[in-house]
Amino acid sequence: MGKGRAPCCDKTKVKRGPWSYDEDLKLISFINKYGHENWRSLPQQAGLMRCGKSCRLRWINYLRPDVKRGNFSVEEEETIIKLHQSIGSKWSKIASKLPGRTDNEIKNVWHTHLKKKMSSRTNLNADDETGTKGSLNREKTFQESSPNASMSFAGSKISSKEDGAQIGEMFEYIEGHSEVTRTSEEIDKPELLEIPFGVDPDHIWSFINGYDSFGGSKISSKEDGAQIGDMFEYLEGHSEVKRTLKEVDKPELLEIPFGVDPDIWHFINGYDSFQQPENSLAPRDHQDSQEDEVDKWFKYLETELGLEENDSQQQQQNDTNKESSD
DNA sequence: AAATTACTCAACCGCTTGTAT
DNA sequence: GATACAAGCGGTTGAGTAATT
Repeated sequence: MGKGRAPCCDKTKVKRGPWSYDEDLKLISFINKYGHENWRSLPQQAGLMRCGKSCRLRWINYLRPDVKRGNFSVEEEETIIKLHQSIGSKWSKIASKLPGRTDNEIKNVWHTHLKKKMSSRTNLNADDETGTKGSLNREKTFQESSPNASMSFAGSKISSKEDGAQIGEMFEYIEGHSEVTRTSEEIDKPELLEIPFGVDPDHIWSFINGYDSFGGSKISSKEDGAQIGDMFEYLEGHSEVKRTLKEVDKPELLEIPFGVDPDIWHFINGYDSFQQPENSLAPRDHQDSQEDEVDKWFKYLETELGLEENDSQQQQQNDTNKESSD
């Protein structure tokens, strides 16, 4: 045998690049029937012109039934950050602590969001220490420290100015009737009003007008969100808002754009509803039979891969052909 | 509307590790 | 213990897309 490592496959004879629906289906149905005891021989047995490594990667990172898709929750992100701090870039180890997440996905999230988030946190702390309080990077800090909220916000297609107008007007009203000063003027996003993220509702209240009687626990649930909703409704109905903004220079700030959807409370609460897309492979009811699970999974895959539509199109085509031949 | 820039993420590459012989 | 092979792992790339100019 020659020097060096033998290549895993003949690269001139294997297909590379993105996987087609057909290839995905072949791989899925093969593994579903026979499993994946030997990745090297699998492509040939499954009728795929792919390298075994490529098949393994495709299965593990994308086609596996227990792969969790969709945005990472704040909890998941925090877990990644903590684990990365303690064990470094051991992505598979980190992935083992996050059920349904792949090392590849975690690695991507780290490089695209969390790394920046960490550096901005560091910058923020450094700024705080020097007394500048990081005001220049507020908008950036929010986007990076709450990518989930940010993504969900974008994903929810908040575009209706009519919907947001009420809240926008409310904020304008608050500003016009109180001593609230927009620190966002410090940055180049004057349309943003800053609200501390994760503070007590009464702190938020203080933030806006110092209203004292709005007590309560930490914002951690939709109920809390609703409570805050009531608070804003109250605000709209009152004409004497004369309190001072106190909490502006808190380290964690959530910036709420004007024109935001009234569903702002989900925004504040981390958008639970968006973390688990309707068609995602959410943790399943243990009472479901395995067979049902497989069926569901295939249905899901068909939908995801657009095969359902293709099937119906094909059926339609068949019907048309049948009609014309008749 | 077009061009440019930034971002995301699936996929690839090559090295390391584990296991069978 | 040495060797060969398969799987696992982490770094990197590049195509596609979104955002910005």
